[in-house]
Amino acid sequence: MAGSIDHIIESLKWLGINWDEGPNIGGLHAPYLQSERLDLYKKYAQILIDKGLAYPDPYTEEEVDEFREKAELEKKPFLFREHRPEKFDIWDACPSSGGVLKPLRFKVPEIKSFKWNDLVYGDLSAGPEALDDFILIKSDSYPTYNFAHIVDDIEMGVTHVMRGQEFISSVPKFLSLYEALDFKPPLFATLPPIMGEGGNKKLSKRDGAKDILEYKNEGYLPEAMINFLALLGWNPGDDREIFTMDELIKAFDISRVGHSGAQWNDDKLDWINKEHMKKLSIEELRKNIFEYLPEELKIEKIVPIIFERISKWSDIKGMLERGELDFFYKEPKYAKEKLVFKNSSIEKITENLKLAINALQEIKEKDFTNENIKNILMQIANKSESRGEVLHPIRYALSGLDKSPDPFIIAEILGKNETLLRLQKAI
RNA sequence: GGCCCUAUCGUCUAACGGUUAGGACAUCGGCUUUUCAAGCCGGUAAUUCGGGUUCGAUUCCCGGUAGGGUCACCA
Repeated sequence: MAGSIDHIIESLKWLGINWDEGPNIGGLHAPYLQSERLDLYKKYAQILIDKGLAYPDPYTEEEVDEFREKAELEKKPFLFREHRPEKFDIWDACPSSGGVLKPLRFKVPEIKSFKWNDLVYGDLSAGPEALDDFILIKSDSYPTYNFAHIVDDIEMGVTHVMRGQEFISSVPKFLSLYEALDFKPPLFATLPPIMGEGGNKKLSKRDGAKDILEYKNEGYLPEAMINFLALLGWNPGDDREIFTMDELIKAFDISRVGHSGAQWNDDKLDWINKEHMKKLSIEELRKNIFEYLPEELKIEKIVPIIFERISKWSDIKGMLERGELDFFYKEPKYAKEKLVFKNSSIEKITENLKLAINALQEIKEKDFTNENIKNILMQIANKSESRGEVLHPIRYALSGLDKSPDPFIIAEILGKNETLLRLQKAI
């Protein structure tokens, strides 16, 4: 489907995963879309027909459903081959008389057990129950995945097939088909599934899993996402956890891929994302953070304050919504008694605020920096019975919030005039 | 139900049969100039159960249990 292709391509590109050939860039084995390879699948279907290893399904869908239900009722696995007709009709690939195309089924040449090797799981095997006469070509003339990928493996010279664990049970079918076509199978590497957070079901949209591009929109870094994903079911064998793409490529070893499903974990993802954010330059930080800020908050000095408090860009939205940054450009409103520190008194607080105002007035406007403010205020604070008695009311008068950055940096950002104004009002 | 896969802290995981069972996230506590955040230090926390094999099993074998996958004209 056209939309799905774009979506897959966009997701891979965001993650920084590149490929050498494919539907959007062409290559040696083009075309890449099934719809453009139908003749090829038909050619291989004919080879199987000629060998007597493929036949048109004589039943209607309803009839097959009945077989299936019956098997289910008898608590037996449904095997189409138990209903395989004794004589095969001729398969009419393009019904001319307005008839409906019959699906073409593979006739499994030999019902047997299969053993094979998997690069991750090692030796695997399955009983004959895993083999069945599956559909090669559907009634819409398209091949099924089971058939298409095998033709493609042969035609495109595929050497390694890496895919999810859900395919293990179909491998005997594939092996049987490779055999029927006299093709040496590629190497298989089976990867464990990713399970949903909290639950123990395979991660899926139905159970609330998010589209990968939603993480992009939420402001996760692609390298962090790749890093997180890589660690789900694989480890480097040492204690390293933070990797760039290049480091990941160097460190990766398929023998260290795990065999069991790993749960998605947003907490860990956030931590990894933050670790990758720490590697960004101040310019990159500013650029990304400013994108989320309104004009009046695009202040250079606010960047580290925000950076400390977020683990992904979209966290800034939450800070904005909760009004945690309002005081930088709006006079705060608060109840007077909030200025009081623990069991101090309003008189004491007022006294301390006056001391602070006097001291701050001594600083020249151009020297009104975090460091100078801190020096002066800490002198007062250290003389007091408790530092909080001095610092808390200042911080509260400036921010109007229970939780905020420290008063020194707020004062610097507000500037001398606004700082003194707010402190005066608190008296 | 058949076939198949898997099993170490809550989560992701490490440990050529011999370790005080290690790390990370989360959590809890402390420190760091008032709160928050960040940072630093520390704590709690695991080998699913039962049998073997072995001088010795997290590790090898068998069985139970639990979880997962699959049994489509989807991939």
